[in-house]
Amino acid sequence: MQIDKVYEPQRFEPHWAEWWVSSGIFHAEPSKGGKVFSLVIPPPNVTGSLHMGHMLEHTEIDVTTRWHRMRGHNTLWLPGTDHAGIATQMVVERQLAKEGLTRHQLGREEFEKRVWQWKEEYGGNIVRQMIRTGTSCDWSRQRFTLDEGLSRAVREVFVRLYEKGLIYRGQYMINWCPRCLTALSDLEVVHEESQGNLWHIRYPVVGTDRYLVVATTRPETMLGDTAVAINAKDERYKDLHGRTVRLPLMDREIPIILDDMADPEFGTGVVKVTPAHDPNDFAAGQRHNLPRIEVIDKHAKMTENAGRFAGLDRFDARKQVVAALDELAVLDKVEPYQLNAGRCQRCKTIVEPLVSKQWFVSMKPLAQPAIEAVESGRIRFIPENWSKTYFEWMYNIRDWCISRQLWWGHRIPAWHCEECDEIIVARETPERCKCGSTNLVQDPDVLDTWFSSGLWPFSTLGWPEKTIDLATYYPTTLLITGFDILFFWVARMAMMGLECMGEVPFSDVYIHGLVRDADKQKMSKTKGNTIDPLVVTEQYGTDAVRFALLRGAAPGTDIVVSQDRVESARAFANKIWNAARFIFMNMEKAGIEDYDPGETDCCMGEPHEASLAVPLEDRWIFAKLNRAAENTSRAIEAYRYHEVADTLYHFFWGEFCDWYVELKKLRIQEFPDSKANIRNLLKAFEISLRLLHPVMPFLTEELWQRLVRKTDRRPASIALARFPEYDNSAVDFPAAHEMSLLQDIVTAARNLRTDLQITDPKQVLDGVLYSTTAALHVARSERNAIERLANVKLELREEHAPKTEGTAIRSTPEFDLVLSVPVAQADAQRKRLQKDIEQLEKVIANSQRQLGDETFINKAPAKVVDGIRAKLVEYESQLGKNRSALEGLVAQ
RNA sequence: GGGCCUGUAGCUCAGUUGGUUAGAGCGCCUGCUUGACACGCAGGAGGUCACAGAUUCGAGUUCUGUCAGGCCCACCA
Repeated sequence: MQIDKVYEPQRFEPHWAEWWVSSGIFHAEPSKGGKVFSLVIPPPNVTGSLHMGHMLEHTEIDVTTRWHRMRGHNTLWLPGTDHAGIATQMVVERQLAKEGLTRHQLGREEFEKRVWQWKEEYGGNIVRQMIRTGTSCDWSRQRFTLDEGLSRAVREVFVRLYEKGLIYRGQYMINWCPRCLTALSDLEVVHEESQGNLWHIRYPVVGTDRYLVVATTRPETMLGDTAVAINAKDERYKDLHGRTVRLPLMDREIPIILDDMADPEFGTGVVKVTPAHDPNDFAAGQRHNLPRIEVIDKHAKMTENAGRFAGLDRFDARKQVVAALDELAVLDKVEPYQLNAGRCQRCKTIVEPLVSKQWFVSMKPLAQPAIEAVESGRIRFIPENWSKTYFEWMYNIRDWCISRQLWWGHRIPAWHCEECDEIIVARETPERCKCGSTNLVQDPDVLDTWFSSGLWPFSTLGWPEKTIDLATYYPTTLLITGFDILFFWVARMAMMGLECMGEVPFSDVYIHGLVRDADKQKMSKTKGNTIDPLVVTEQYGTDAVRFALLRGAAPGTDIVVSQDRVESARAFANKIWNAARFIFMNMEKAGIEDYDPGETDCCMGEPHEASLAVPLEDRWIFAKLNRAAENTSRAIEAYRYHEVADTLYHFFWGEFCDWYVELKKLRIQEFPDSKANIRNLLKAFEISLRLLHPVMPFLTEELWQRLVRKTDRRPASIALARFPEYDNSAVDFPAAHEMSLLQDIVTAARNLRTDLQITDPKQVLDGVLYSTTAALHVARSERNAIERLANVKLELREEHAPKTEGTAIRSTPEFDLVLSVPVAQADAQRKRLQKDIEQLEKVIANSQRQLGDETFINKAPAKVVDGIRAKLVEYESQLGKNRSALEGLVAQ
């Protein structure tokens, strides 16, 4: 049995990554029965490549999924990708542009072909990256939001909602991106503050010599004004009601209306009304039946209605309108103003509110059940406070504009009759209209990409067919995702799931944090501070990257990744690797080929049952394994991934390597022929590998495959082996106690050596251990181990240390350790004692103060009071010992 | 304008229901090429838990306020 001297994950990770897929070990089988754990991946965009956010998300999902699988649950992690409407269309358009082509030149059909081509060629990129990073998905069930089955689900939902009256079509004001040339939903508009102006313009009141001053941030829209509004309660303008104003530049007479939209407190209290270009004004226009004059078109250019400004870009028009107003001397004043412009999420172009005929989903009826699902706890957010954000959005929900003027996406299943204007919404292409005409044209628009994403948890499982998958794996158990798509995706899945399936799509929603760089900056391509997970994976290994991410992944906090964190995680992986090397080396020496776990592969209690015949370190490590298994499981269940990482790190490094392996070395020297000794070591290591597997899948698979004998009983992969479970019978308190005494004695001796400035670790010191407690028995039975670990030669005495005895003393409640040294290092020792004494005096004073407090004694639970009493006795005894030692030193 | 989160060691963060000398990783200091590992071993220094009050026998932990950051939502021209 040989393994490479250096931990080089690059040498084995790709192999296991491929094998995990080709062997099909992650394939879910509905007929397996038993407890189900199912989860759908938040489908990454096909255009995407894996970034740290994905890596974190996938790692958290993978840890949880592997853990469930190892516990024997019927486990499904369903993977797939999203067609990502605008994003993908943009990518392909850019590619076309390089060839000097536009999509319009190509035509719709050709263009769609090109996008599919692109998808076949490059769309698999992110999937390959996921496979390389070891995500344990069931790749046989991989889905794409635009594939046949999902498209059918989309049509089905659309038709059903339409028939229920929850989808409607109409002329409303929507967000329009003049670059993408499509409508956008409110969520796809991001608001950014920028510095602008507030222009005050005088509108002369017809038939008087007065004028009204309106304030606007967008003077170019005044060309489309069809009224000015004042508040009925505003005394200043009361008498003007019923009159009209003359619109400058356009020379149009428009009415003065009364409306609450005008706030007497704000500006001049007069608002210009442009029903065609502002959402507020649109509503006011409807209230007052005002005409809508469109002065800006879909390209954000001024229309013919803009008179002499026609053809200008909206921003040029703004400048020219202002100049013209200035010339007319109707510009009252200009003041700087902070404005909040909406921009297209994808291309950052300032969106233009336009009136347009679009398809909408009526959201209020869908929101209600989704609200109740969270209120009743059928859906649970972790961390919990995300439910507040969810509620806030749900309560104020507005209808969803779902039609997009794009070519890449789910074509809206509606056909327009060219003869009679009838609209036919149908699952399959209709042949003829009610009127008998066969002249039917399908609606050219496609659906918002999030429409199909909203169906993901059931569409991927075969809905609307009644499949076994659907029956088995819906509702899914858990969703792990980022807060940035809480509304886009999570909320809509909740609504669609409840509407179409009558049941929540998932019961737990774990919202992970944001990945940040070493300077706590959000990672973004534009900032150039991204760390490519594939690059660090190649450099340090997937396991190290996973571990580094998990260590910082406390719920509700952001996750910082940096080179040194990954390095530290790699050091841990390396530690495991080297422990394996030690173990393999000893197997070889003992002539043991491999490890045969025997009948049971998850038994933790066996070595303990053999009781005192079993070496202390074995009894202890199985007890510790037991505890680590318990803590790991509990942390995974609670999505406390940082605790998972921490538990494993401290168990394996601090307990397994630092103490267990060190003691085993001595034991092997002592009993070179004992195979039982090695077997316990192997057993403990094998269990540790299983414990580590969900977090560090590659490394553990590599070692486990080499270590564990291939038998009929043995699963093909460690991923299918049992996760170590907490075993009550393996709780070994005596072993834990004895071991901690051993550790205390060794540590005391090491501390003393440092105090005494014994720099040569090989120098053996003589010493005496005084104890009247269990420490003496441990020292007796484990004398060799203690002496070797601390490099001392001990005499054991069952008595308290005499006051006069030596100066190099370390005292604990259990024992006093005195080392004799040729040359006394009085200074260092004195400093140490003084520091200890100070510290003890402080805690003693504190304990005494508490115990002297009548109310404390009466009110605090007896357990706490007794605890402090007991501690006080210990402190005082230690203080006494330290003081006499210090006196001894001074006397010297 | 509304809502949410954060402030603990030089840095990045843990700290479950208030209870017994506040922890980790990285960095720093000292000493060690110890037959698994220098990606290592053994020791060590470093904190009035942002500030001010309140509740309590007892507060890093609960409440209020202040200050400082960050995020989300919103049609005030």
